[in-house]
Amino acid sequence: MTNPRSGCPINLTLETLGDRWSLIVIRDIMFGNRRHFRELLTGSDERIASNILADRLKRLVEAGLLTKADDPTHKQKAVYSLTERAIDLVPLLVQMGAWGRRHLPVTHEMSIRQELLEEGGPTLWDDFMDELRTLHLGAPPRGDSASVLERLTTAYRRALKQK
Amino acid sequence: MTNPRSGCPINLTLETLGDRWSLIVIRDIMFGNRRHFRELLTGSDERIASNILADRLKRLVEAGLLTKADDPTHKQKAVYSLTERAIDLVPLLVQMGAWGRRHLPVTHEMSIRQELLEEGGPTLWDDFMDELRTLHLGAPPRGDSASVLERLTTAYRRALKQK
DNA sequence: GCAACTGGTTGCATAATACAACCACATTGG
DNA sequence: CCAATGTGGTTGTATTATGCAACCAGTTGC
Repeated sequence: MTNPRSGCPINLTLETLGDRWSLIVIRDIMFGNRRHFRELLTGSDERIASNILADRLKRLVEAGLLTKADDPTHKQKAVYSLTERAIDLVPLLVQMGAWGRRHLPVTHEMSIRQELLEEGGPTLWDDFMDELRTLHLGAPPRGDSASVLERLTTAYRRALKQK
Repeated sequence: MTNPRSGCPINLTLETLGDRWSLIVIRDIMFGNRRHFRELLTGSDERIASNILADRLKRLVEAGLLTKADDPTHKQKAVYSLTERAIDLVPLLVQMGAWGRRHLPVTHEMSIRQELLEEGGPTLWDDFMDELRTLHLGAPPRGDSASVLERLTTAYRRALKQK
């Protein structure tokens, strides 16, 4: 953002993340733990195009929301990680999901994780954020009882099977 | 949204509001109490183009976020009002502003209202939402001590003068 | 009668997005 | 060694969205 339209917090957030794909990419890295290009390209229902994905990853790295690193297991593989700035989007993403669940035609299986996050409230969000810090920033694990991400993923997979 | 890309709550919210202008329009109606086309066109720093504004107003009405009504004082005037669905965006907008304030180069005078909303917490948001309901939906006033919108506006004007 | 105000529309240029095909290099299995 | 598959993308083209400036017809106040 070289020339922001204004210094309003809402506007600046919109200029950074206000498009149809950026938050989808972050959602998939955050909740799906997809760390590679191909996983992000083929993993989700929304079917992002490869050039758009490449562009968004580049922009998000430039905006300080992601970092890109080499994967030691494969010379061509790149690993994308969330930064603290992106982890700090958790409450915003939860609110987005909550509003969507209240007002838009969501499907059950895509809402189950959202439902759990809403029920858990800010305490659970904080646990989740801490977990993301160990997963993406290499922070020391806080030795929590059960992984939030695992709980979300298990519930999601169960809902998928029921379908 | 005739063909949603997926039934994910976050995605559906993004398909509804994920562009650079929709939430700016809602922000101005909500926090600036701008109810007419011209007020929305010329009132804010971001300088929206008239065709974009017209298009967004139309879409937001279609999406059930705004209603359009005739203004009795002027045959050509249209009054735009928030629906319950839009009022329900308050927590999301607060989170957006909070994130922007933490991570982006916001200006003081455009952050002051955001700051007050963050300090006030969910209790204040609820008061504000109730106030919006009386203002936009004609709900009976809840007889609150001081209008939240007034408090926000006063603080904003004071910050503007100091500049 | 006329200037200012009302909510827009129109035309054109540029930018973003979508879709499909393609690519060079790396790794794996036989 | 070789072929199949996996890797992160790029390229080309078509469509759609956005941005900008000019314009417009009806309404109101004086």
